[in-house]
Amino acid sequence: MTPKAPLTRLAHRNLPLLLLHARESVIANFRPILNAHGLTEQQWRVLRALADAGPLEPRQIVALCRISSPSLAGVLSRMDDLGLVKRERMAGDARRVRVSLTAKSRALAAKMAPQIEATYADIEARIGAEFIGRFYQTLDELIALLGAGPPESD
Amino acid sequence: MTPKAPLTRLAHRNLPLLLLHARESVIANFRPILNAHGLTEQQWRVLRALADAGPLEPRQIVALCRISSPSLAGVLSRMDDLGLVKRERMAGDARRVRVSLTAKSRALAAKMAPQIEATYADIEARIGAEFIGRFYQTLDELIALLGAGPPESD
DNA sequence: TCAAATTCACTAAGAAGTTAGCAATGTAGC
DNA sequence: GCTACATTGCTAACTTCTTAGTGAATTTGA
Repeated sequence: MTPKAPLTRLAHRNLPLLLLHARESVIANFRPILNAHGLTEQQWRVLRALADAGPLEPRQIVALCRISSPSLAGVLSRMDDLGLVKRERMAGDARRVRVSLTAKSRALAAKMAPQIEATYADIEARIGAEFIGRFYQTLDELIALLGAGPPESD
Repeated sequence: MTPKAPLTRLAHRNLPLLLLHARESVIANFRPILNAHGLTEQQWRVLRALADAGPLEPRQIVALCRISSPSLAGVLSRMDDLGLVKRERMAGDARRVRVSLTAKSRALAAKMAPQIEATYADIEARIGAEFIGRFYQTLDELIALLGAGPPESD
């Protein structure tokens, strides 16, 4: 048989892939709740950010929810159509926008919160509260250490 | 002023969001390399899986690369167009497909591998080899513990 | 004061993610 | 044989992500 070119094997495991896998393992626990309430993952992230922090501007949501600006435009537009958020131009600076929740979405958040919390409790029960505590800490540390991002070339 | 409905605050931090943030922090280091070679993140994941393991079937790639079956169909189709993979029906079972690398993609993998490894070395230098070792272990543990997924309701 | 630079949100186009569902093939049971 | 079931890969429709780039509003600097 024809000898194949040798396979290229990398020494390091694929870390982004491992993080993706971990994230999927976690989010799989929440997805049924989101689906049951007709929310996408991103819509919930925005909803929760606004519920936690009050009205925000798009660029603040971008930073808090790790959603790119172009994606957020669509997400907010659809949430607006669904009556989940209200958008208004700001008085002092016409470029800026103020995004806030509606009565409907506040009620939805209040209804979902206990279910989300119960799921966290369930996760803690399965993997250990101590483990999860250390994990939060490790992630924070990693983000802080890599926070500067790759050596920018400009 | 009108008293607003109280904000709904959750006790637990948003873990999927934290994992997303961590993943972004890591992948930001690799993205320039992928872009320089005209590969998307998913294409690289598939390319690396095939380089590591040899020819695979779509459902094996789905499992290894954490790409959903419908997404993979498109990814493989585009990679095929680019001459990065070869797809062929299997003899014994006409439902199954065998995906393998091409000379072109094998050469690409060989060329990218050192740059990817150098980036891992750089990350280790910044956050500590010991830290990253523990991190891999923690992620493996989390995935194993949550692996079964949420209590399936069927 | 007026032009240049910056900021902000957004659009455009293509790739990828999700859920739902389908056609073809293969297997098991009768 | 032949029908019921399972498996495999895929399409369809819609949402989101990425990169690139635009228009309007604001700030800076000469």
